[in-house]
Amino acid sequence: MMLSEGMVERLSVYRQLLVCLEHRQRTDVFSHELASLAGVTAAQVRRDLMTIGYSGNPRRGYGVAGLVAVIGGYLDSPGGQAVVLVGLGNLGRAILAYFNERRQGLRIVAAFDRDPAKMDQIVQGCRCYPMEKLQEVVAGTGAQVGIIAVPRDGAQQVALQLVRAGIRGLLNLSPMRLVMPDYIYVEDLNMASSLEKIAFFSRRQTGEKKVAQ
Amino acid sequence: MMLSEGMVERLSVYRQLLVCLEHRQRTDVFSHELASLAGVTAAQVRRDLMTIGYSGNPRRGYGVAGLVAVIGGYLDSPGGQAVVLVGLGNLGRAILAYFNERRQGLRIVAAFDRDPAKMDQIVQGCRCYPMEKLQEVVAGTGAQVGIIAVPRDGAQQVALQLVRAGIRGLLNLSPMRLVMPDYIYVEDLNMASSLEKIAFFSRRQTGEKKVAQ
DNA sequence: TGTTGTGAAAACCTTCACAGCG
DNA sequence: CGCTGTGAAGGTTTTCACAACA
Repeated sequence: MMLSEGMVERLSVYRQLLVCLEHRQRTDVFSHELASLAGVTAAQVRRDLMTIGYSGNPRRGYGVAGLVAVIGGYLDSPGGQAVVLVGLGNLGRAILAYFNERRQGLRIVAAFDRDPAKMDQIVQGCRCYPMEKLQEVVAGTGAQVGIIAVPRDGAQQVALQLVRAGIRGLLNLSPMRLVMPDYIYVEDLNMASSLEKIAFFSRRQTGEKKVAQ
Repeated sequence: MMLSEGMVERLSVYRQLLVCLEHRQRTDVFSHELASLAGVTAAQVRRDLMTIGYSGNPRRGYGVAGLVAVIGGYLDSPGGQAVVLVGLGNLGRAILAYFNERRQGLRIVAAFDRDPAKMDQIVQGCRCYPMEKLQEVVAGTGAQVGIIAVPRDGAQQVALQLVRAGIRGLLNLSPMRLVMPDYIYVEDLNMASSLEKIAFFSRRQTGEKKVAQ
């Protein structure tokens, strides 16, 4: 089955929330609870769970553990997925810290930077390689996903190197839009756009509900 | 007129691209050029520009400078908008650097951190205040937008303080979903969700076109 | 009673396709 | 001729509303 972008995003958010609930010993949850935590409507939650074929029970709601497992079945790659990071400035280090002890499914297995002073350092448990080793290391790890955390002028160049090394998906944190062949899946996190959007909608006094991400 | 979220995002991207073109002395641009730079279809660009009432000319396309101005008329607040940042770790510093010399419209006018060692430092041209001064400084600057760059456990707490100080829109960079009254516009940049999305769609060999942000 | 599951409707967004123009 | 501007069509996503059920 093919899930839409929006659905994948919501499933990911549901799972984060469910894991939280699990830690608090919750075993079941109602659609309206999950909905208000996730910032969507209860009907949306029910529809999403219906789409992935997870059933609840009118008395107790949905089973938390089972739902986490079913979402995992959709989102996670069976053997886990390796991710590489390019750029170890403030942003790159922030991302490493973020994913430091994250879910086993996605692991940042290598970082690259052109600053020779950083070579072979271990930052947040992750080894830093020079750009020249990119091809070789990416191939060795079998990573399919890359994170671009370099300044605007290097971004396009770095993206091309990653694609040549076999990467299929990119998280682009630079303010530059990448021009890529269309078999590459690119997600831009453009902070300038995000802030402009917030500025715009917070000016209008909209009673606005917001979805994750 | 009310613009949709998607449109605001695209307008913001168009503007970034147009400013780039302006620097390269381009005076006019065709819908299909802007489209391929922005990663959308030409029809979409024409529809968007129609919506904001900007007309082109079948011979030369759309005037770059005029379009930048019209988009600005929609996106920018007349007097500019002040933004405050909470959290001066790696992520916070990366954001400051990012917006260091950004467009005059959005300015980060103050940063807050609970680490006493950072008090009164000037980071990237921006003064750092203690959390206790938040209320007072936000009121003084009239900021309406806040950026949350603190670790997960502090996020909800910080968001509430910002709301109490009068903030109306939030950029949440923590992995925590915020529970907010619904007159507050929240945008979550959840890296975990983004990465999971990329991992998912890059696995399926979709010939996928991607829109900004 | 309060919840799930779900057809059907509504809302929204994107693309098509072509007339009209420079 | 190749582009813009746009009504109409098409597609997708969200919400409604209610039967079925524990």
